[in-house]
Amino acid sequence: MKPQNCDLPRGKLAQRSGVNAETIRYYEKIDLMPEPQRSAAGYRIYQEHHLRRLLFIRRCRELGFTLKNIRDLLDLVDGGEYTCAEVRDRTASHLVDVQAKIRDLQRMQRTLKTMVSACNGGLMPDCPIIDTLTAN
Amino acid sequence: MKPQNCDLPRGKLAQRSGVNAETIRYYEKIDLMPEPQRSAAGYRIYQEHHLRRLLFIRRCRELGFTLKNIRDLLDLVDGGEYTCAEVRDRTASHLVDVQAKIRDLQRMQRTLKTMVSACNGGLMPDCPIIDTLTAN
DNA sequence: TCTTGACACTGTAGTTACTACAACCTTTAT
DNA sequence: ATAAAGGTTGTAGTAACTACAGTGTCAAGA
Repeated sequence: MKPQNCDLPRGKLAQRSGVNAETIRYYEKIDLMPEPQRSAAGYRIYQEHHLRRLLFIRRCRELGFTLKNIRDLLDLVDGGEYTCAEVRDRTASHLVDVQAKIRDLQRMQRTLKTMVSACNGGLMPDCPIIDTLTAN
Repeated sequence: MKPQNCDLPRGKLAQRSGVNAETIRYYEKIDLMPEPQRSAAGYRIYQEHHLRRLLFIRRCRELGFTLKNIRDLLDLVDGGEYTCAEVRDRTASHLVDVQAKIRDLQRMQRTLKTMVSACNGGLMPDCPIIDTLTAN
């Protein structure tokens, strides 16, 4: 089931991950992505694990996490010297964040669904989008 | 049930909305927030509806929407000249986005929960955070 | 084999979305 | 009355990209 041992150049990695090629270089510069191997001519050569890491970063960004948040999560993966209690605490706090985001999105989802179906009828109700996320 | 007809200065609005006071000014500059009334001395005076709009913007940002996305959604509220079909299409496309985000977050939630409980036992499993969001 | 077009390399400059600061003015609290 | 707190503006700095200029490499076709 392993998707081959790829050897991707930067452009291909960009394409497959949906992350801009320049952004990949930027992530490398700020140490969010590890330096890949280089070909004889100095070209970056990426592997499967780079792709997975990049996809993870992209999704996290799309979900509103900052690079700092992501670095924090990835540090757990990269296996620094963390005690179990530290890992549990960081993870638990991210979990609280994630659950709050899910609630907000579900609220928004309900509103948008209502709007779509109200609109099908040919008339818009007094547009309630804003109300969606303003409640605590 | 209406929370009084407030008259908030910028600092209070910042405090209640959780949006930085300078950011409020920035949103005004880029026409994401409407220009509020001014006091005789030139101080901005905000109303309840400004607070609601700002809360909406903040939440959307935290959920990974760009200002462009948000402007797009708010345009629906602000009632430009959109046909019903346009409104339905824009709304439906946002809905697809939102649902994808929810799925991603739920996947992440499951992983984080697993990690927290695995960690309770005193040993970390082979940290699977990245796998969470890398599947299509 | 030569060449041409696509892609890679680096450094640097520009964009988006804030965030902070300086210099000044107003309101509130003692 | 006056000091502290908070408002005003314009401008400059930061985070997270994104694009570009100038150069080098590689693969495919004439």
